[in-house]
Amino acid sequence: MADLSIDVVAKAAGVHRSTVSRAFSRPEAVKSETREHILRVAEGLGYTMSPLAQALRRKTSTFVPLIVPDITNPFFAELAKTMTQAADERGYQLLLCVTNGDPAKTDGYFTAMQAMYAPFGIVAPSTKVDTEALKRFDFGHRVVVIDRVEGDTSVPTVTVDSRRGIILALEHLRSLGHTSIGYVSGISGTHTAQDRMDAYLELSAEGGNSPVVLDSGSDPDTGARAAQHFLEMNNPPTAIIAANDMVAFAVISALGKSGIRVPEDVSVIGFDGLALGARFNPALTTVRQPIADMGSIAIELAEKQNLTGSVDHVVLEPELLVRASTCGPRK
Amino acid sequence: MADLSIDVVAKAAGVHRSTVSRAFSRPEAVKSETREHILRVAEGLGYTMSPLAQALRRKTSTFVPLIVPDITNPFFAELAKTMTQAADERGYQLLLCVTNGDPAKTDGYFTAMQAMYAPFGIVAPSTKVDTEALKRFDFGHRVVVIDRVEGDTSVPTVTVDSRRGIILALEHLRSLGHTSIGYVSGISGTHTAQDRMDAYLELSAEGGNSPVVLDSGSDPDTGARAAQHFLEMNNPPTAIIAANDMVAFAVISALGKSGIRVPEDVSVIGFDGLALGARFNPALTTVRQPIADMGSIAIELAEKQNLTGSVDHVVLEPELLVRASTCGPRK
DNA sequence: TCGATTGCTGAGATCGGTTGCAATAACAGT
DNA sequence: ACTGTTATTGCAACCGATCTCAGCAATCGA
Repeated sequence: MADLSIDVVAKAAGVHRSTVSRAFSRPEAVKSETREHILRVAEGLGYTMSPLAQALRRKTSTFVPLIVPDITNPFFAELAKTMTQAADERGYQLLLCVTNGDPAKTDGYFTAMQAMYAPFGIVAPSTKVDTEALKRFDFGHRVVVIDRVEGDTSVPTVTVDSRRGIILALEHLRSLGHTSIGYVSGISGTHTAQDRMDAYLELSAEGGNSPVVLDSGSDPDTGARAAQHFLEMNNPPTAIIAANDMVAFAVISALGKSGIRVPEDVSVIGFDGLALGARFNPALTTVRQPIADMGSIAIELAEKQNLTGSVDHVVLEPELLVRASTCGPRK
Repeated sequence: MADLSIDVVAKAAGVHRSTVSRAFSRPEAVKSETREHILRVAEGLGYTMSPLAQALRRKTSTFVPLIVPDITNPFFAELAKTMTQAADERGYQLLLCVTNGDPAKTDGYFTAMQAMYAPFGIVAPSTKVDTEALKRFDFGHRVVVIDRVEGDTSVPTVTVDSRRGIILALEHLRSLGHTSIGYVSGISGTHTAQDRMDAYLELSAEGGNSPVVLDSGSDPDTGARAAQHFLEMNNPPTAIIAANDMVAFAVISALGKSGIRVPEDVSVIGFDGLALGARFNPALTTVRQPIADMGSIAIELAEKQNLTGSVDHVVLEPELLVRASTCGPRK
């Protein structure tokens, strides 16, 4: 089991190491008998190539970093899960990098990944992406962002149509009979959050009911504050749209603490479509983002940019996922 | 910004590359003026050493794999989060490896990590650890397991005292006045799950009330089945202990679907202490595992084993976290 | 039959560092 | 001033692959 290098295999197979190398990485360049013999010998020895040495020499590796702010957030966790899959289907190995929102860490990961000869990376930010900062790094030119990027179309992105999602939520709620629909914002600073909020503001007004933003904070207490606000209103809305599932959870939890029941007393709809939502109490009605698709498309875009230099922007369609947290307003 | 190798820095500083190397990795071996000069030059150029090249030559790296079955499970996510932190405080870089419960993938990660010259690794399994399989790999000898390992004390472990946790839960519930306390198992096959269940069975009987295992499945539907079972009983328990928080969520959700309210109709207590529990509806009372401690201790044990060969087994104490999902039984 | 292709394989430099060993400089002690 | 240490630095081999360039044999056309 000890130190298996390419030379060992070469000796065992009676060929030169360059032939072994070719047998693995450029099979058509080796006579098939030779190749098969080498592969057999290698197999027998339990030999695998050193990704380190390969990366060093080739100046390119198969490590693909996925940079997320917080793996504890189920959205990013699901993204990570589906992307790992998508990545190794394409022969890459996903490296999960967690920044905790610290830009310094992000920079650190960038240089590290550069040093690891990662061919490209995926960034799923919690705040607006500073594309200028991105481009200070060579590596920043080989990145795709999961979210929109302000005023700069030179970096590939994949996003979900936020406006469409809000439309789905509003339509659902209205079809249930709601006319007074409140909103709780998610982490501000993100484009998606901003888009959702803007869409709500605009579409809500269009629909004839005046927008009620219960809270627009970005911290973990948003849900609690929104609930507080709700309780203090004379005429609280009969339904609430939460900018994302986690906020929806928090709102429902805080509301429940004060005896307000969902959906009996107020309907709540989330945005994300987390698997976790199915186990919530009540199971959360939500606008589902196609997280798996986002992941695989992000990788495709990255690959494509890397090969052809093309910079694409893909916008995906969300869909309504009706579970148990919404119903008609009480009379 | 282009190709910065050690030779570039050496030339710029007017020294040999070995001196530059030493200036970074063995500072005391270089005259301090020289070293400072080199460091200054390197800094100016924006140079960092290639971890790849270092690992290749040294035959040891700072990559530490954390192998988990499912990052979507908040327990593992929290573990990953705290461990990333703990790891880079000690100069390691945590590499998250997700197996989705596939043993083949686990094997794959092992050989990959071996090839990356990882000094050691951490395994947080969902099922029993096959130590024999572990030891087929060189790398398997440099691993610490977060969970107990059956009959084999040759691999370091860090665990939480399951029995103690169950005691805390039972005590809490009993002090609230409950005498009929049911149980819902988590993923079977894990030691922790088995331990918790055994502890429940034994201690429940000791306490005078007969054990009621609502479900002992291992799939995502455990919660629903448990709820079903609960509903069909003539004399359902007034409180339920769930083997872990996720199951508790599912049980409460399923119960809620049938109009059973927590804690008014039945108290539920979880096991894990996930941050997410605070946002559940109702906020989940639970037995908290010191996840952060588990993570940093795991790394310490790994380091220690690596240095001294010592194989330690650390057992941590859980603590009760009272939130809103438990109260006295209704009269 | 002979030079020109074509197909395979071997040599050896190289990727970016590390490290044992040799060489030189600096410093003590007498 | 001279020798014995000790502190620094340079040299060059090496880690495990890749890849360009040559060499050699087999094949092909005339």
